[in-house]
Amino acid sequence: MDFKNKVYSIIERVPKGKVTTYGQVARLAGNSKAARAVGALMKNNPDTKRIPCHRVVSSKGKLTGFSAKGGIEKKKEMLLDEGVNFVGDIVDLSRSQIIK
DNA sequence: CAATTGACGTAGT
DNA sequence: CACTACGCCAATT
Repeated sequence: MDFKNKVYSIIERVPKGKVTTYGQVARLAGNSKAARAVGALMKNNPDTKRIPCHRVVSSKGKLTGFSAKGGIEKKKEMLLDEGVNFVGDIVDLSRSQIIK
């Protein structure tokens, strides 16, 4: 299984109302230092319908990237709509992150 | 094929 | 808390 496929598989499993971090995904995929690559993979996102890339945030809970229309703003809206707990523009990881 | 770029993370100042 | 410096990986040029 390629690294990228692992990453996609992991993100597919992220439940609604919960989020994960690039670093966490990288770690689960096998490379704890590939957080940056995870972001690159999101940009390549082969299937936005299947892969909820908006549920992936930085280790601090900060929303970064998101090339789709609306950018960060839109991403935040979507997460709020799913029930993710926010603190300003930052996600409250202690409550919404899958792996605590 | 080498160099650049960037949706990252950690540690130090 | 902000800013910098370094390391890492994959995609793009």
